[in-house]
Amino acid sequence: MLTTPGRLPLFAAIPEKEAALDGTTDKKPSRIQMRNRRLILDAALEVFSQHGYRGATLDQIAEGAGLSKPNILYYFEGKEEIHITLLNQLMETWLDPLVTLDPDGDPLTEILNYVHRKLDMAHEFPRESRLFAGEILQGAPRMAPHLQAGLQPLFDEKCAVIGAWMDAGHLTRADPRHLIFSIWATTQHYADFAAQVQVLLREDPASQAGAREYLTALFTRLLKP
Amino acid sequence: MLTTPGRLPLFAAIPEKEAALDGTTDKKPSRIQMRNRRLILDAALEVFSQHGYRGATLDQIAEGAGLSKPNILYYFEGKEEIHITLLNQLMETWLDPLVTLDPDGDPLTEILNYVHRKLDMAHEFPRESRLFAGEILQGAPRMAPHLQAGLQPLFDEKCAVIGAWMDAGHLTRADPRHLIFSIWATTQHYADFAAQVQVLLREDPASQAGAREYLTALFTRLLKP
DNA sequence: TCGTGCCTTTACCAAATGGTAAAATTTGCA
DNA sequence: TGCAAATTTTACCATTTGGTAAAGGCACGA
Repeated sequence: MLTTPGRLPLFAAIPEKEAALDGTTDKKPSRIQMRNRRLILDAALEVFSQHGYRGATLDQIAEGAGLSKPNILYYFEGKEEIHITLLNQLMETWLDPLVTLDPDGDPLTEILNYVHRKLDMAHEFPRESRLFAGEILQGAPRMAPHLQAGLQPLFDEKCAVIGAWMDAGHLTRADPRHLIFSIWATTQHYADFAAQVQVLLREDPASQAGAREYLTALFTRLLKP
Repeated sequence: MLTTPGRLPLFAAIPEKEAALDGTTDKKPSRIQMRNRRLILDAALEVFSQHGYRGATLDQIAEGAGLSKPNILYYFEGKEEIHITLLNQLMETWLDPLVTLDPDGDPLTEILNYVHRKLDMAHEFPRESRLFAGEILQGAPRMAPHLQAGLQPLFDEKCAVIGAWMDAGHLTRADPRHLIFSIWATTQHYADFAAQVQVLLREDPASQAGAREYLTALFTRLLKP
């Protein structure tokens, strides 16, 4: 049981409606704005994660949010802005476990903690995982800059950390880049391919425990010197 | 270098235009039918794998195939039939490596061979991998029966084989179901998340070799007694 | 109480989309 | 070669989709 937030922080920098000429920032959003933007983004997450960008419709989002379509467009400039907003918010949450990986901690513990946090996130936020997966699957048309600017430096940094651990003999040598890929792949698999996993794994409740145990063993045996 | 076919068998049971009243089967398809159906399915694979079912359009498929839209509909009853045909064909190819897993072979060799074949397929048929991934991601609306009828028995059977190997002490004990999941996840990751992998892994050509080496080590250390 | 600014609805629209009808063309073969 | 069957094109259509205009409702401070 890790300290995962009860809910994703489903709103970030609010809007950017057009900064006033003199640079005055927008007024703080009203309570109603907060509520409706959140309703919209939550409905949009559901729809986008299930149908992909092009397959999602504003009508579906509107219905899911319990608002009219023009009302949706009162809060967002268009379909694309909603999608991008979701992706921006997601990025932060998604990267957090990797950010947390501590160079001064015990190497194996740190890695296993990372695995566990990713697995917990897959179980807690499957829609977010699928939204991300769908975007990458389609070639990351709206996220390439984020990957380049946000993910890549972090990825390189943490690869260096892991590499240093291996150099110091604290972990068995293995390519840190592929190690991270395999952690992402195995943990997110339970969210992204849930439809398949559910068919093949009849037991529902204990499945999380089984996955956790298995992945712990997998990465422990790989890395323990 | 495994024996992967140079191309997917991109056509299966041809059509089922409506069996004649007396049960006579349809005549064998003309050369032109073969060519055009293949053109259409190939274009459709590209479009569906990139945009998902709802995001794909017949116009895109038609353009990709170099045919007019009504001409497409001369060969297929509609968008859905094209999609289903692709999925049907894919299933066979996709399951093949698992079918091949030999209960009488050397356990570790068999598993590693399976890993390598799956990895090769991810590199050779990334579009097929993404088509499959997209379908599952969206909840397998058009493939649930296939999963249930085709995949599940095979999955259970091979889990039993692997379990028996472990019982006999030929492999370290681990949950065979999660083992298979992790093989699928790690290998398909290179196709499904190629957009991300490419950004993070600057070296293109040798990446396949790196993945292969890493995954070999990962599963060897997990399973070698 | 009134009005002002925020919010919501009604009524649209142009483009895109899956699909059809039927005429025109090409193909294969007797 | 001639002609029936197979194939392709042209011209449509109804629905859906993202988006807009503008009128109405609502809340709340003066």
